[in-house]
Amino acid sequence: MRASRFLIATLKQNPSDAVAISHQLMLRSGMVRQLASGLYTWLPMGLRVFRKVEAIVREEMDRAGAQEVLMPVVQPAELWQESGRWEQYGPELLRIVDRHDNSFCLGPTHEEVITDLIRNELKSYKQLPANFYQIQTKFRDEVRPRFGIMRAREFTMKDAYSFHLQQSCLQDTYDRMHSAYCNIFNRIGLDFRPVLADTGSIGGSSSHEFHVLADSGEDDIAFSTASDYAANVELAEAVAPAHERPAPGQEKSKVATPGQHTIEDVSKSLEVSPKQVLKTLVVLGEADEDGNQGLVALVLRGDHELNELKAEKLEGIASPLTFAPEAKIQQELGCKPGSIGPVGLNIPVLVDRSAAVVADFACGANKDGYHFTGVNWERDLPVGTIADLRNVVVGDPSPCGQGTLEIKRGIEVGHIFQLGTKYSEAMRATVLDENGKEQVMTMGCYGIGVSRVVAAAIEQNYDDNGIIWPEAIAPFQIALVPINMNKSEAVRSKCEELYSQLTEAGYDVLFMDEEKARLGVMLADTELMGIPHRVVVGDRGLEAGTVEYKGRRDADKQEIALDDLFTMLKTTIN
RNA sequence: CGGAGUGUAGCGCAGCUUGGUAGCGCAUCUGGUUUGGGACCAGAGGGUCGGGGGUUCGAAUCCCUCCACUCCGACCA
Repeated sequence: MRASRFLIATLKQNPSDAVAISHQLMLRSGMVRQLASGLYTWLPMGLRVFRKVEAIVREEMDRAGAQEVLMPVVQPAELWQESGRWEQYGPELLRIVDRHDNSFCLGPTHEEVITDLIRNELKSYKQLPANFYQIQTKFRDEVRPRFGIMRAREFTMKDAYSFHLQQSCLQDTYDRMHSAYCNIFNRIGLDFRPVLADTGSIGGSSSHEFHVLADSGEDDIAFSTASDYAANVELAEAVAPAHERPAPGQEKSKVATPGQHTIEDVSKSLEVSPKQVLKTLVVLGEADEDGNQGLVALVLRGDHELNELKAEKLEGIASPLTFAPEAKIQQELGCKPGSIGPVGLNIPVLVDRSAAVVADFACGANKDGYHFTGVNWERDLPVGTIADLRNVVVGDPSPCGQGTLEIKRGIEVGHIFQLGTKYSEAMRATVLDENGKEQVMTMGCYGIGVSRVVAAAIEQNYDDNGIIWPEAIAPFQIALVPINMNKSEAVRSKCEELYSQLTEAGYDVLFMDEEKARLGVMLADTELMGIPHRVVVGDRGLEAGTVEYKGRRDADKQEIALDDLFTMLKTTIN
């Protein structure tokens, strides 16, 4: 492609609205433009990247045996009423009315449409399993669109839906999708992790999110240093400590700690590590028949954080997790929240696994202004119920048994899960089995945020000069930059020659052929746009029979003999 | 939806307190000089000052109102 015939819409200044790196760089490099909140136009440069991601996704889906379809963005309300989601979905679902006063919505996802299609088209178990996918624009009226393309309202998603009779069959397709996703993100060249995810309200037995690791990610991902294990921190199990609780070494005593309510205060004034201080959080219990809710105490090590998701799943604890109001604590326990401890508490006490193996600990004395020190489980109080209550921290042993945990931020770019029969049941999607009996199909569903992948790739690959595209999705592979082409016939003809040779050899080349472009501007632009390889041609080099090459990540440029250029590119690219 | 903020040329901003018919840098166009990392000189074009209403002889500026966008929070198959 010749730059003179291609929209290079780079910006010198950063648009003031953009906060996220990918948002800034996509605007500056001329990949996208904002039309309205959460709505973006893809410019030619950005679209090339988008299409490359799309192509990889399509190839791998096809290879994994899925069939492509294309379903409408606009969907009739009836289908959503049938599945029950017309009521459930809330304002994120953009509803519209046509001229005949019929209700529709803009599809945020396509379970209803595909289920409707399949119930009409598939009649026999012999047609199963089946897996259909589409790459389509979706619309979610996000409360707050942000980070540019990362969380836009209109976005492009690849979603696939599979249909089965047996769970084992669903599992099989699920596994196949899992490995297809790994292939996709590997091919794109991203540092990612498939992580165990919460199946949430959807239910089902298994769910994985695919996260691109990047500091700007919105989720915390815990993963093993020694195995493939990775899980959302929300879900990662904090395994029981391997060591036994040490024997008591101190006597229990009550000390005055006036005005000290936080772990930090207490550990400082008592001169003990926060690990030796136990904190006690009080939450509401499950309501009894009369709707009364008691209190439940949760005991954690001072340096640990409560995992609310884990806690609310435990028996006897209200879901959603609700912290007890201060007045209720005062009334029932006789002290403020900052002075509570497990000693002598007359409400159910749940103790975190790690907290249960601490000896000689400090804790609140259930009396304002006092703490106990030298407290020991069993000697001074019963251990109560032990449970996994906390978020894992860096260095925890991995639940898989190998290595320790590391935690990084992740951007969710894919999600696969087993839907079960939620939609097929509600919408009566059935086929006849071997015995001629009607059976509800069980479903799986598998999404990839195509547009988000583009943004995530930038969040993971950039420097001060701009984007550093992974080879496989770069808008162009090679930038061909002439120096003083309008003055030097030698440069011009060599560039033209190289341009056609490189193009012929199958490379995506951007020839910076603007007559009046200055070198500095061209170099800065090609770096901003993230083109992985750069070949600069000038008189000085040509006289010596060389051109200059620099990889986007390289610190220095190098002189390459013209004769060696193609062999060198061949070994460098791919 | 709660809190905060911003709307002035394509982009980044000043002007608003104290009303007097709009300015700077970049970009664009023309001519010239330059040219190995974001050139220089001279000239030119481009603005219903987010919309509506009000106060005033006069409003970018003061008042009312609506809208859009951004950030923080809540939310997020």
